[in-house]
Amino acid sequence: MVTIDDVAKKAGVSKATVSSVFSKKRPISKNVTERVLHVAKELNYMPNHVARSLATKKTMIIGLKMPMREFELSSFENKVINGVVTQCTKHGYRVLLDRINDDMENDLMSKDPVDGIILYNLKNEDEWIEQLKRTNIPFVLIGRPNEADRDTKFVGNNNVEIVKEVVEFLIEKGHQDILFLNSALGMTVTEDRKEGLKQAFENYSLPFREEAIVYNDPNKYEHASDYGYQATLERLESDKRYTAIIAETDRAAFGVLRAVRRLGVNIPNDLSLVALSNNETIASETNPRLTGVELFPEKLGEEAAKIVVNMLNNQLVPREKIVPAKLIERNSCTQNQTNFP
Amino acid sequence: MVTIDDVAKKAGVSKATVSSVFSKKRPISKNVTERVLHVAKELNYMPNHVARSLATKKTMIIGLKMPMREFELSSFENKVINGVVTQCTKHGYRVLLDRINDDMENDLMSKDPVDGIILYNLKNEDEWIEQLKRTNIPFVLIGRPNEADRDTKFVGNNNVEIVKEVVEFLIEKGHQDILFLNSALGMTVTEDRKEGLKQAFENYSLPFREEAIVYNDPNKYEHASDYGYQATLERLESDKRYTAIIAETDRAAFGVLRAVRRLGVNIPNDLSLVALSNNETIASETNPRLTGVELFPEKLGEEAAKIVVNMLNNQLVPREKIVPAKLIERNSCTQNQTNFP
DNA sequence: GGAATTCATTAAACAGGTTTAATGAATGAC
DNA sequence: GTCATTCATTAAACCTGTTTAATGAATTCC
Repeated sequence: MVTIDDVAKKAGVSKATVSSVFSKKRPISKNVTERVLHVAKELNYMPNHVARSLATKKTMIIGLKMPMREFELSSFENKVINGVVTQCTKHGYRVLLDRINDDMENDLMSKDPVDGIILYNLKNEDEWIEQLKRTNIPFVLIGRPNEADRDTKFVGNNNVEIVKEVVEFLIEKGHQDILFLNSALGMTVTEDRKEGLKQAFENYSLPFREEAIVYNDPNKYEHASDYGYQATLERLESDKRYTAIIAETDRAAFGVLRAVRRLGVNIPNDLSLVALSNNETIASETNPRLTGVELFPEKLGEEAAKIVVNMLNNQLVPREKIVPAKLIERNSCTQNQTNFP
Repeated sequence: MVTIDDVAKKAGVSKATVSSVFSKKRPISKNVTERVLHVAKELNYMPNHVARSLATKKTMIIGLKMPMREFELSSFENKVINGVVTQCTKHGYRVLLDRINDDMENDLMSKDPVDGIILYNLKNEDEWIEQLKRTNIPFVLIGRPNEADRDTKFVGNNNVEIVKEVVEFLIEKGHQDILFLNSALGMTVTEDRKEGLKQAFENYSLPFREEAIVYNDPNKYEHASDYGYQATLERLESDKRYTAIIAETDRAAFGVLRAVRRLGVNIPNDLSLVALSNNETIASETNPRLTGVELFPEKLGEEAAKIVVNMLNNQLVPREKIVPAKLIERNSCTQNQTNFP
């Protein structure tokens, strides 16, 4: 492999000079610059990124760690990645995409070749966070950490408010028996969503029923939509009261749609449906068009990237950055008729 | 930052010993191993990935370079990424995701900190390929390169055969006037698809009309579905003969769906529609359910990763690896009625 | 019991850049 | 013409690991 020494020797200058020509950190006379560049092209020389990183203690890479349980990334995760990549690229960083799994075999792992890290993890107790703290590489979370953890920076949606808004939206449409297909236990989102549900019911002085909440079990369902499908079948068959369903994700909502077709239940006439996410392309093509909440996942990714970059520049960053969400009303919800017979 | 020297000193051994303990490349007595590990934990030491890479000339990272014109990654690209990540992870590699754009300002770039590269690029003339050849980092393409380029390895679908099959499928359903919404000019896929169209028509001794092909123009349409929408409106309004449309992607097919709703044309009764991709979740939820071709993008990603890994292990790899595709028939195509009045 | 072999350990060289402090030539000041 | 200043260039140290060749202790062999 051709190194800086080869170029230096052939160009008749020192390696320091060649280094300066490429890094542009020190002025080199036009004459010398040209000679070096010419020799470099001739020899097909390119600076070695790894060696440079070792010397400068910078890699210009940001690590993005995503737990991937399902084989396929959801559209949401996909957009988060895209936001991160877009923003990192804009600031001259590249992204090292790391698929992580929950069963940490990551003990004696080495220190990642990254300047900063974005951890996409929604778990309540996350060993990764502890690990990252030890490396003292700046990092930020997507999704809020444990309440007790006051140091860790994060970006996220206000999930309490979102669910509260959705539930109140349904209550005002006359729905009181709402089946809530929540995400999996052990995640902070799940807690927040439940809290939002509770608050909405309290706000309207309606009884809050724990039994109306189902929790996803990623180990049980291979695809996210299976969760929506199964849960809907099981709950709706045993309990006829529900007039509305809130689904964790659009994927889960598709499962609901499938189940409902099978049960001969009509959306929105017999049942209203809201998804706690919003895949624009899909939601507009389903029948009926799906009401959902736009969480702006690409924005989450972007903000996370911005924060890491700011940390790398030693700027002050807030503990939390909340990305506002937006309820998108389409055709899957209507006024509840059952109360007005 | 705590280094191997600190650990060595405190544990009373040489750095070589500490190195061996962590890299496990040389046996170290149980006593010493324990002492070193203990000190390491005490000092919170982790081997520096960058320094290690410099010494071993290996980063255990594979670069994935994706041109991203649109802000949002398509589900297809998303799946490709996922396939790459999955397979790389399986082989102990991580993925450096690089967003590249066409206007190469990438001249004096440095040599990437990767062991191998996967280039997702479908362009016919691709400067990146030339650049990569100069770095002599092993690389593989997703999508076939220029005909003239016999060295470059690639994985891809057999796009000629795929389109041929789709067109013959439509011809056998009585369709002869097929509007083909092809991908953008200058890409090898686009050429191949056109060739497939041609071959099918020749095979059935039907006249091949260049005018029945539209080419996508990514600069013109912000979203892929706009292409399908606009092109359908324009072509169908000016020319009533078409009884079938083949759309470049499912996104484009959504655009067709939108346009067709506006035109009051019914699918499949008035018009059959096939997408040259297949987003399972979406295709099953549209109305009517969309007939498409499953290209197995995650498989493309996986195979590309496998090939790079094989190259890194100095194994022989074939010039091309073709991933078989599959026509998935749903409800958007029927027998053409117009010929049987 | 001494030579041959095995085994764990280490000193020193190495990977390929950057950076600091020193050098010496060119320019400017008076 | 001499001294001070500026400027481009460089030798050498440094970044943090791995690896080779050498060392010396422990074990095996006859």
